[in-house]
Amino acid sequence: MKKENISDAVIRRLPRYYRQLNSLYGSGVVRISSHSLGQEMNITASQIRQDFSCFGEFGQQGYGYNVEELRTEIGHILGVDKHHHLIMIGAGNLGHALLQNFPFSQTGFTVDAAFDVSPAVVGSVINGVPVRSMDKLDEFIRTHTIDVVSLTIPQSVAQEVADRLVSLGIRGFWNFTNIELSSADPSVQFENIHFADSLLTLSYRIANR
Amino acid sequence: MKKENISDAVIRRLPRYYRQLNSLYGSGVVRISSHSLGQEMNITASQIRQDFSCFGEFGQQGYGYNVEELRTEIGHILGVDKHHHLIMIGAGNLGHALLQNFPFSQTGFTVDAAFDVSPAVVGSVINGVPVRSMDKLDEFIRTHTIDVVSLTIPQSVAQEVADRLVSLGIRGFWNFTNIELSSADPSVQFENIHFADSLLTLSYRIANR
DNA sequence: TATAATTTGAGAAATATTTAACAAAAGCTG
DNA sequence: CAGCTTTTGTTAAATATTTCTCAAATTATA
Repeated sequence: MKKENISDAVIRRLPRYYRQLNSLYGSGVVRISSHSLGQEMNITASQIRQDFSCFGEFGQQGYGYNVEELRTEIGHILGVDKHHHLIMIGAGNLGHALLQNFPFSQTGFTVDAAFDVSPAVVGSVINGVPVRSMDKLDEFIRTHTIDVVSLTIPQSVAQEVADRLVSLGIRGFWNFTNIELSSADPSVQFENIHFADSLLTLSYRIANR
Repeated sequence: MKKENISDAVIRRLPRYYRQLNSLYGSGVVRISSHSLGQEMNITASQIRQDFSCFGEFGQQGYGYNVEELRTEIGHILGVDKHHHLIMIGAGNLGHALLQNFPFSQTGFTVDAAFDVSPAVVGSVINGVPVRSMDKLDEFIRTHTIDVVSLTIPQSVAQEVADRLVSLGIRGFWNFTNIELSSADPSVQFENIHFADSLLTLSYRIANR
């Protein structure tokens, strides 16, 4: 039964399903049952069926799921086919690493530009993406449709830069700074990658396993 | 009441408490109640008290929590005072970025070495950390006590390298490759940073907010 | 084609997590 | 210092999430 409100737990599992289905599709697997998918992913078949049923009926009794079709459906749910546009704020080490290694296009994103304050990088082109001065940010956003901004900048300026971007109309933030950003506008979405939090949970687990 | 089994949900919140308490401590705040901490962090006071009570009784009725003491306690729970040793496998863009920017020491970690296959980086020193050849990995691990290995290497070799490390006795993995690693040994801990999964959940949310 | 085996989607049951409520202890006020 | 306020830790209630169960649909088999 298609649901109205999807829980965060379900949404966080979708990308993993998508990865697994891509892999199966790449291996030429045509159909799969929730049972065998569950075995491969080490989760219960029940959970898989429950998760998928939030979005529709993608399977067939006695057959299972068509891998290509399911992959397309989940990709569609995640918006991989939406052709989102992203700009990167901060072209330091981490921004550089993302531009060089991250498969933006496979994830449905185009990186239109990077911005930085350092004259050392402004004017350079990293993996096809031009690095511009932060002075040109406002004008760029006004003249382009940008869905998401990635923040790979120092913590100290993160909230201030985020506020500036929100006021320019940005509603999606991919935040790599280790602080909680916030906005009065509830339509603004923050997705955080907190490296330190992640390492600390590992630190806890190796001490308490 | 001190608990035996702590849920993952609780553990994942601990680093954020730790961050907030560090910030409060840095600002000279001496005491705080679960209510005001909750307001600052946008979570309920009930949840905070419930979370802390898994590990002991750190507060005082009518007073609240002493910031410095609570910070120390949570740091201790997370193992920040354990002086963990880490080696980095893969000294490419991302590994480089981590070595340059990530506050390992504040998190209780020392990076003893980085390893890479590329002769272009082997022999160099990044932010005080020497980059060695992967050929020297086995010997290094046998002669040093290593708690955690970070994996910033191509997906294609990740599981194979992880297997090799597990057989050498490594039990903690900070995994930056976008695949699920696994080990037959349940004492091996994998902590994943899946960039693509993270961006895809953001992609979903900006389309469905 | 008849029968057995497979498999989904949905509702029910079981777990887990979060929030509310409150007695007990401590601080604050005049 | 007496009474009022604050605040914790814990138990109970409310929500949320996961797992179980099974009828119904489909496929596979003989």
